Amino acid sequence: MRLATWNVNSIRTRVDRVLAFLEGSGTDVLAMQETKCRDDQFPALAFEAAGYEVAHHGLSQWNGVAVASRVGLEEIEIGFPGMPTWGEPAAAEARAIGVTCDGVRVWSLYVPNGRTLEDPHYRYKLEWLAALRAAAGGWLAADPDAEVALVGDWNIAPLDTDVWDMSVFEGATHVSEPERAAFRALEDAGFAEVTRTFVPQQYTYWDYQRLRFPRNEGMRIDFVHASPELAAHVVGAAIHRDERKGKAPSDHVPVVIDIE
DNA sequence: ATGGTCGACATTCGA
Repeated sequence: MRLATWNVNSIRTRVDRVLAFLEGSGTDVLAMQETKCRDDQFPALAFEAAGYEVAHHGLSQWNGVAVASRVGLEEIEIGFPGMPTWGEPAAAEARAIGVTCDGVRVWSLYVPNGRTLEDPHYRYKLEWLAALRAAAGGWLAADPDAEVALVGDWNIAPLDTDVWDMSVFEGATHVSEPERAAFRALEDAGFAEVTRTFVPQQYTYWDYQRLRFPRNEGMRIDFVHASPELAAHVVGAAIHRDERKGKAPSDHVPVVIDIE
């Protein structure tokens, strides 16, 4: 099975590019983030015409997560147990959807941005990650042999080499130690990030602003965490940098793993 | 010299 994750930054703007990627890359299961639409606005018919079932969760123009699959799609779950809320009145955001595709439990995740270290959104981000770790640890405790993939836009650059210039990120989110610790804590829960061994150095995101892509000033913030049983069957990974090129690209590119 | 964006929606916010 070929599994990919991609922050598409509006599915309505990007649907043609996403379908072209699915066709060209041989991807069986695609987790998407930042669809930026409600369920009734999602272009489901276009995916179905291409042979993919889709589960989408979107509440407004913000966030929105989905999974498209041509190898089955079952047990749709909106949000994970204990997922923190945001806003006034407090409400769950559309940042997590879980589905089972050919025996693999796939979670499409859009981790809160954090905005700044002083912003309440930053604390929300850390709480969100801690709750995810607790939930995911619980899934593995219940079934140590489960094949689980936690994929998406983590909004964390775990290593200094995951940004083009650390001096630009002094006092910024995405690189702070608490965020990196929260990312590593998934390992304590039994998960392993499985793309870096196959792709040691490659960004997954380049800001639209300030010619970041032409200058290759990017960030690696999109990752795949795999449970032990799944990690044992991952035989390859790729980051499709070329998807940042051409007409109307997303600011993120697809991250792909191959499961044997 | 030094800034250069994009998307949804409403004329601003989020990234």
